[in-house]
Amino acid sequence: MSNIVRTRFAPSPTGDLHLGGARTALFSYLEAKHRGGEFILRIEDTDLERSTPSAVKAILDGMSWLGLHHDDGPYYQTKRFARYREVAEKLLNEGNAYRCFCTKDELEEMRNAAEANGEKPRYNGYWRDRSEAVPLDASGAPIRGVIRFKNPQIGQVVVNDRVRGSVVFENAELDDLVIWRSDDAPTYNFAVVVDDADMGVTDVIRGDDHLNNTPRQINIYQALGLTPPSFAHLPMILGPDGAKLSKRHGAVNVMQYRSDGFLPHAVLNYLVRLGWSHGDQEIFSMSEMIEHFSADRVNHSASRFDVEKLTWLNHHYIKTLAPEAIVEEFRWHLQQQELAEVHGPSALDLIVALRERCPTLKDMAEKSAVWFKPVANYDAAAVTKQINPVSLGALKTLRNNLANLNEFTPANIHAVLEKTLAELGIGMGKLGPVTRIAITGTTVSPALDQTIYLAGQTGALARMDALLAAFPV
RNA sequence: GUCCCCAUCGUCUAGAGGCCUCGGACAUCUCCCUUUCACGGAGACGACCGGGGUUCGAAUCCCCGUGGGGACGCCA
Repeated sequence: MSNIVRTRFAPSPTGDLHLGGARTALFSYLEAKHRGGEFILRIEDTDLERSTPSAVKAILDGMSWLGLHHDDGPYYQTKRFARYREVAEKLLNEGNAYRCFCTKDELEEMRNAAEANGEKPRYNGYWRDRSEAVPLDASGAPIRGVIRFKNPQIGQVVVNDRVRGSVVFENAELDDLVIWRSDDAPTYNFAVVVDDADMGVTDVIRGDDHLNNTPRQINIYQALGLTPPSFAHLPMILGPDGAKLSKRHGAVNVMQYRSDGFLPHAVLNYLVRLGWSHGDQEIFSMSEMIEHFSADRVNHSASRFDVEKLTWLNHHYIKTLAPEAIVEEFRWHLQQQELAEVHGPSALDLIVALRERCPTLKDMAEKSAVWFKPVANYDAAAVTKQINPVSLGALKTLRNNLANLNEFTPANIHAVLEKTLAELGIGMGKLGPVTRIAITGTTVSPALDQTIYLAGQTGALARMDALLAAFPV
């Protein structure tokens, strides 16, 4: 195996790809890219009961939407059972593992006993050095049993973590974990070691919740005569209330953020600043992230998810990215709103007109709707305040001047607006509101020339005529 | 309960013993800009969890406490 840096993202397809997982994936990806290495995707589906194809798809879709493309994989653990079995047998043959036939009830008793003793609930090693006959079940058949790893009972395991520093665990605190289940499948802590070793993973970057598993895994590496990879355990992302991120906090699936109108750029940028920083810099392009990122600079403490800042970043990207760069994503949102471009302004024109006031693409698509269908009704308060003979007269003049316009562009419309005002000797306050009401039904809309432009020439004239007809002088 | 981790503005963070009467960003508030709504600009508010050490000097190092989180599964 080459000595190139290899990191991996190894989600379990038992649920959605949520923000915490997405950040773990991002950090692994960045670490690999920063060091010119490779990023592997591995689906940890050894739990046949809970893994689902739809969850696999959700992970793949999420990764692809975020642009976190893998260089190798995706590997599926369910396809590697033969290999795990081989390694388990090796452990067994070399005396580093043993069969255990304890029942659930016996295990339960052991845990209770340990707990009553002021210790951590755990297996007491009953079958560790026993050569009794295999117990039989009710029908007289031998019990299937499990295989347990013979964890060292004395000494310490030191995890040299790239973000935590050195963390010491007493082997006496660890019990003999199950590596092979009675349903003939490997367990996580075992499969992960075999995989990371087989796949040449040099740097394991994962959530904090795995720190306690690490000493067990290191012991397995050692029993196998392998050198453990380097580890970096990331602090967790908590909900706004400081509790573990969950469905209660709204979206769990990263694709939900897409539906909510966020750009992958914003999600990535938001995530990279959770637990990591580069001086005072807030805005990072993907290449800047890759250039500056290092797992060594990751924070120690958990952070809370704050949708306000994500929204700010999202708006930043909507405003500053070239409209062409986000138009495809925006078209998706127009479709979600059932707005067909053939029946209204172009997606590009909408972005240009609306980007300043729409922090999300969803918001933008919703606000776009008024240009796709005729004004259904006029805002009552706006009508009372702004519709009068003077404003109606001004609107009529504008309507006629607009009708004579050859090239219907925002700049030309702007000129017509100026001209109309000069012609009538009035201020914008007399013409703006009534025109907005005619085009959109309310007095709140983008810059007037843009508002008119989006309606198109015939559309704009029709809307003005409709208002004029609705309020005859 | 046991083990492990963590602790700077409401939130994300800068800070690697003197450069810190803690800097930036989001949010909030004020003012300016302005044909609406926004954008933008200027400013304000706002934090080193507590207690002991170490040191000439601590947000930074050590200990204790407190608080929060995680792990203790034939889940991953």
